[in-house]
Amino acid sequence: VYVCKEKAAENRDALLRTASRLFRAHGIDGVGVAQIAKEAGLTHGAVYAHFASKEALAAAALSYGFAGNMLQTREWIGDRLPTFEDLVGVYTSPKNLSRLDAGCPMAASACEVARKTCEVSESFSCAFNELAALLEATLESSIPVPDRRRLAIAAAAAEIGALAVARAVTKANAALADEILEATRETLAAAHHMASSERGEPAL
Amino acid sequence: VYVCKEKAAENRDALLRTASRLFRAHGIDGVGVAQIAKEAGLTHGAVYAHFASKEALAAAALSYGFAGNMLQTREWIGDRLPTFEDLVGVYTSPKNLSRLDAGCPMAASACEVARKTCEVSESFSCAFNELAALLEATLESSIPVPDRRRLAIAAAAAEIGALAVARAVTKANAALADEILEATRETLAAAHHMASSERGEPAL
DNA sequence: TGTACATCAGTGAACGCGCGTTCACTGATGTAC
DNA sequence: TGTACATCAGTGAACGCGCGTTCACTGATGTAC
Repeated sequence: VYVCKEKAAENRDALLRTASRLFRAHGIDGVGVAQIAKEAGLTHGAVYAHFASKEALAAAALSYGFAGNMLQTREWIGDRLPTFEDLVGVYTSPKNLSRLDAGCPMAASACEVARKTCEVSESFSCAFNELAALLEATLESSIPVPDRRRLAIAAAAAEIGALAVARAVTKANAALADEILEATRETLAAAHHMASSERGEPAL
Repeated sequence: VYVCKEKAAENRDALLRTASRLFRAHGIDGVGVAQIAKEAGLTHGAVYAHFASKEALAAAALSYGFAGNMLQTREWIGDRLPTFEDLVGVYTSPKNLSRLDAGCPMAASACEVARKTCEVSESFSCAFNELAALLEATLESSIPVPDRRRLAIAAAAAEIGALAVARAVTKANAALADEILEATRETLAAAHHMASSERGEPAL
């Protein structure tokens, strides 16, 4: 109806923000287009003015949510690079266990994305590559580059899995959920330590 | 209608088998009670003669599917214990990437289970404990018991995450999917090797 | 052995509801003359 | 500066459809007498 370009961009942003939150909280299949539009202050028709389909919205919302979390992380760490262990620690923090709607969109939607179109998969793999690259940048410089990439990729998949699995068990067994997160933190730290002392610097 | 106890048990089994397959293939939210009943050769009403709700069916189907895979694994390995690396290798094999309806129910449904009732979470955490125990039994005996449990739990979460994430990226980037599975395999093997040489036996 | 009856797995109609998507229409925006 | 018109974000009714669950009913099973 009556809307200038600036307002339209605001509305698009509100749709993405709301969709990202609701998809994480209830799953992509667990929330309808109409509900997203309503909570963003619009009607369902408006969604189709900005996105071709619900799947296209899901793909865009996944990127949007991940980018938001990345920005937040960069603010959090300031201008110096955090350690690998810090990053893993933040990702697997107990806070992320309960805040379903705020954590990493990959941990919230990995299983669903496997059943969606290539467009959604594309968004997911871009986010995964970014997460792996961030982790890789924090690894000890003494580790050979191919080993670094391998460890970064395994660490990214491991922390996503740990968070998803911990959330899956937490209602029935909260202690197990904490154990999973802690075991992942310590195992990744040990793998990092081993990789950095194995070659390059001689072992102590 | 006309059904003896034996037939009723068969029908219940057919419902669980079908539900387990369809839930893995399309997600719990992605398939309806009527479709499950139909593919099992029954009507939707029959589901409610055996299960209190769709969630109860989901919880039972998760246990059923996991138990089936465990039996299959035990047959596969025969009477001798496989190595830790063998188990991880089978779980992260490329075959599991594409066969969505046959792999581990945990890798297929972890994200969804986080949003379901405690009943479903209970099924999931029992399966997770079994998987972790199986892995733990294959770890080098030189590793102290607490470290063994920690590594087994981290490995279980890591392989579930690796499979789920690999499936999520494979439509857009098949090479990345393979890379994730391989990196996880090698990183877990390295963590196992490190844990077994760190203490107990002296390092070479 | 024969009869009467409680049990209960399974049927299928019905419930209200929300789903994703389409489409004719609205009306302020912003460009062209 | 004033007028005419194309653009397009957003509305809301409508589409057909499938959802999970309930319930009155069926009829073979299997027990009690």
